[in-house]
Amino acid sequence: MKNPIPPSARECFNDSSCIFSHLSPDELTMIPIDQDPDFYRRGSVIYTEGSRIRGFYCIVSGIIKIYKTGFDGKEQIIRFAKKGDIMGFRSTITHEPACTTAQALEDAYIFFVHGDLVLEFVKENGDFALELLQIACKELGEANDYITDIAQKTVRERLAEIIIHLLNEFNLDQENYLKITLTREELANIVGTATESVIRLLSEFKQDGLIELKGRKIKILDEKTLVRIANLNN
Amino acid sequence: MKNPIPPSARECFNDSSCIFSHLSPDELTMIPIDQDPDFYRRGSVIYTEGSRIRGFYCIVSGIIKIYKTGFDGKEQIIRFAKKGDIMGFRSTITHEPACTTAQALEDAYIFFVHGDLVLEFVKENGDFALELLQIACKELGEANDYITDIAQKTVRERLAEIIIHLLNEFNLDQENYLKITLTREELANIVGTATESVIRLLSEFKQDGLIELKGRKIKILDEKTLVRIANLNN
DNA sequence: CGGGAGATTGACTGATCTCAACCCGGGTGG
DNA sequence: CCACCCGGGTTGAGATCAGTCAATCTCCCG
Repeated sequence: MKNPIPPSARECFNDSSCIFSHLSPDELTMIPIDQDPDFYRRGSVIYTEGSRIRGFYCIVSGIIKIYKTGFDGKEQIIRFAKKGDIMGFRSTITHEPACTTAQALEDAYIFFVHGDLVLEFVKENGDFALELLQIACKELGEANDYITDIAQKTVRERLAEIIIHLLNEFNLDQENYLKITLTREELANIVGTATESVIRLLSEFKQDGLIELKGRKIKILDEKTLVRIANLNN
Repeated sequence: MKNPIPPSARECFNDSSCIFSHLSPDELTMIPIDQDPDFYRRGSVIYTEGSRIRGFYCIVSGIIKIYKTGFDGKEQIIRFAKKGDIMGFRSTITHEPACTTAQALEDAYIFFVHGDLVLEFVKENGDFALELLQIACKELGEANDYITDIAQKTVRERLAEIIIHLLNEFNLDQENYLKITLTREELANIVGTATESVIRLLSEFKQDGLIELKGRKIKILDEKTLVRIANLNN
């Protein structure tokens, strides 16, 4: 095992970006927060579309891809989750089976909080409820944008947009490459296109001096032009 | 004015499908519920993308289309709202400007509830908060489905799906036509395609005996085949 | 009767998808 | 140590779905 020292969930829960930072000290004691989070090796699945979810998964470290499987088995990546994000709240709240699958893109530590506990927090702690509502509403707004983009923009525009989006969400590593690395197929499954189209467009962007490619790593050379190609207003 | 007797908001608020039915009697008294709801003539806009929203709009009667305007000015219809539904909660909760425009498809009565009040209910009334969360989560699940559909299905499949969806959401009138009537352009703006494509596919469906058309009204003759065309699992 | 919005149809175009071949690097087993 | 395999990445050619443009039609309304 690569990482013999699991990161602390407590530290994660204290960060203001984490929903659980809005719990009262009393409420926090109800969570076995000093237990180690669960470890998921790169590639392993946290939960599967159609399964019952019994609580919140809070990401302590790592990156998770969350996707739906379409009619013909093709993945559609809906979003990514990273440190401080929660997964599975939709199903927990609605008591429906999961509508997505969550899979670790890199080794990850995830802390599970039981649903009964969460529902109690929602009912008893207005701040927590409001915070959770805000998370849901934020995702909803993003989903609406996504719908409009996929419906109206060309593949080229969407790919440029996704690159910018990944930059904003995951930033750069020490060498100025995007910190998240995806296969061409995964990129295609975000953009909603064929793998070959992504490959062709990426090399086009490279030709035009907008990006640099090193295997799966992407370096952004000309953010401004990418933004223009993407027709981003925001 | 067509309808001289505005429908009662109180009646709407009592219906269990309405979020405000989860308020306590005390809380209900904080809302001027016996005032007449606002009237919006067919075609008029309730709020516009980018504007500040100061509370919840609760539909008492009528049908509203909620859409985003894409880069080139093309509408993308995100959803419809009808009696008992609420609009504007995303912006109210997140304090962001509206990300959609809401426009009345038919004459409508809408009751406005001030945001401060709603936020107070969320904080003080756990059931209300949970109910609101469920609404947001339901929409989120639908949005995710929508994303996958638009990204992966053909226009033909999506059009069939939308017809079935409109059937489930709005049912039939006395003559077995879909109760909601949309222009071809609006249909195109749901499906995410060109008006002409919708027209061609509709007449194809008609040729194949799946639907019957009478102006803007659509009668479904062969739901089963439409469902099959749409590749619906649910 | 004229005007305008929406609906329809045809012809054309082109962005993307599909299919198929091939490459490349890493890991494995003999 | 080498041949092989396999997953991902690339490239090319051809097919096609669906978008655009333009002309025409049909109502409906003032």
